[in-house]
Amino acid sequence: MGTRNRRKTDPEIVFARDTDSELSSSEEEEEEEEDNRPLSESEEEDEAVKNGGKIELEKNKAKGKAPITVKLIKKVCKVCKQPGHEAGFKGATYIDCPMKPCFLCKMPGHTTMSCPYRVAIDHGILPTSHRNTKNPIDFVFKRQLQPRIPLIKPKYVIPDQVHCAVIRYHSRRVTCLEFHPTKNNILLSGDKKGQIGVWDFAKVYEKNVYGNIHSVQVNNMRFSPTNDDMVYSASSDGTVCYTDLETGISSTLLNLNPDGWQGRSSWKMLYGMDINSEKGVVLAADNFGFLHMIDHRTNDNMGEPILIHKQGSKVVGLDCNPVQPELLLSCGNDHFARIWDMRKLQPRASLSDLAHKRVVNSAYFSPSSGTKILTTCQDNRIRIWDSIFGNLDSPSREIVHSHDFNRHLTPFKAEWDPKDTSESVIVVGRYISENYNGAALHPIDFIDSSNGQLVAEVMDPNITTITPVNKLHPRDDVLASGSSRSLFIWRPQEKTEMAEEEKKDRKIIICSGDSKKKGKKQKRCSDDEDDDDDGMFSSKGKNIKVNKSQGKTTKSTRKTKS
DNA sequence: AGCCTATGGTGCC
DNA sequence: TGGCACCCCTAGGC
Repeated sequence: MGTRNRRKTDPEIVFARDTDSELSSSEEEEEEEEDNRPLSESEEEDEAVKNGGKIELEKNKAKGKAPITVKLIKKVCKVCKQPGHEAGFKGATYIDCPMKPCFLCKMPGHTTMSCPYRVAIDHGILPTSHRNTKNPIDFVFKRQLQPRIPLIKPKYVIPDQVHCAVIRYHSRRVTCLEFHPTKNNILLSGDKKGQIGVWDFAKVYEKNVYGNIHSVQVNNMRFSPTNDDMVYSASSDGTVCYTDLETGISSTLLNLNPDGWQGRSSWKMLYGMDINSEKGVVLAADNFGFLHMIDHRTNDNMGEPILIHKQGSKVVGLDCNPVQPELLLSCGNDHFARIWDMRKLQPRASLSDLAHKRVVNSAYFSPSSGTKILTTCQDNRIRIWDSIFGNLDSPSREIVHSHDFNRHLTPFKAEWDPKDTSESVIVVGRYISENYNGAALHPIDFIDSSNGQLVAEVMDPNITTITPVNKLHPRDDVLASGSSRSLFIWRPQEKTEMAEEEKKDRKIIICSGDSKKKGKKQKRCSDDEDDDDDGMFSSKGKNIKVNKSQGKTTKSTRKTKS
């Protein structure tokens, strides 16, 4: 049976919006109608205003209003304020200001549209030459250079279809995600408000949000290596907490602000965190450049903090090497990622300093061998060092990729796939939008880090927000995403189509739980089709994935008028 | 529909 | 070194 036919019989994924948002289903219908009817009067006027501005006067006259200003609206670029051109969205396509450097590669002289690093051209359709062009010679060549690459590359399946989701799971944007080390269907999520969510995405409606652990954003979470139910979390409130997920009971292991708020300049925040289970140490780094250590067995603070980055700069990432327990990788706002020997942790004693052009959002050792390094930098480049034993002066590769810093977004972090033994596939959200059949969507990119090729771009017409937080499951073909306040679980489409049971699961309707709203407590929507559908929208052409099929876009999606 | 805002990093002085 | 203006694709609330 072909995909097309199967689609019809597929159960629909239905998302439930916050019931407080008064977008009724009737509004949806109106939206649909709009596509087919001719431009309304007001739309025509809008168009006219855009195209010249003369109509402004008539419009006001016609409505009997006194014209307030009678002047031509001069077209001015909203970015550079210069006349002669315009920047911004034209439908679902963003037109760059030609006066600014390229938004993607940051080089002057061209715009994003004509950027040589732009993989997706011609409205998002990838040139075939850029996709899956693995030939045997390529492999032979690589194997000579990199003996660690397995002989046969495992067939890679992309989790490209939304399997389930909780819209507005958190009350603020998601900042970090973590899969449970043993329970396959448990996803941990932290948010900007300091809340930690525990979600069983197999029983979709089973979620728990702990709001009393941290007072501001959670930056990192790690499960205890010795007790699956216990979680360490580092937060901008300057604490590391140790929480029992069953009971929600939490204890503070480290508090960098024991005297409370003394002003912005002295308030300490904890960002990077990791656990060295070999050494029994919880490592956490603050926004002043210091590393703090907690004895994992006694949960006691271990001595004085150590300056590991430029004094006064934020250390956003820590990563312990999976193979060599002595190795620690850190990165931060001083534009460096640094490799450390755990036995010799002292200021300026790093084994290596990996220079970047801007702030380094994340730095990770490769998950199996621990010999590669992957970093995400705010200069819109993903960098890969193929071997920590080789020359580390410059990265082995730089991949230009749109993941700009924006103060309103959780910083993007490219992550390894822990299941990929060849240590090549990475996942990272994309900032820049693409016009996918009239909808401006921000895909999640799967990139082959060994050659920079885009393996897949994954998106769903219902996800109109940027998805900076992504985590691949350590054992299953599952991707978890945090986009704004919502969580998504993706699975491979081929797999979902095979299993009848899974199909049934997929039907589950997911509801939001906006903790701020009273009287609209999280409701569990049943699998029944005839359930109260107030404020819901269904996702008809749900999966666009690589070869962009049609997709009905939702109301909020930026659309092109045709 | 459109205005407002939270508030990080940078570069310039 | 510190203060400050500036910043291109936000998201959600009012």
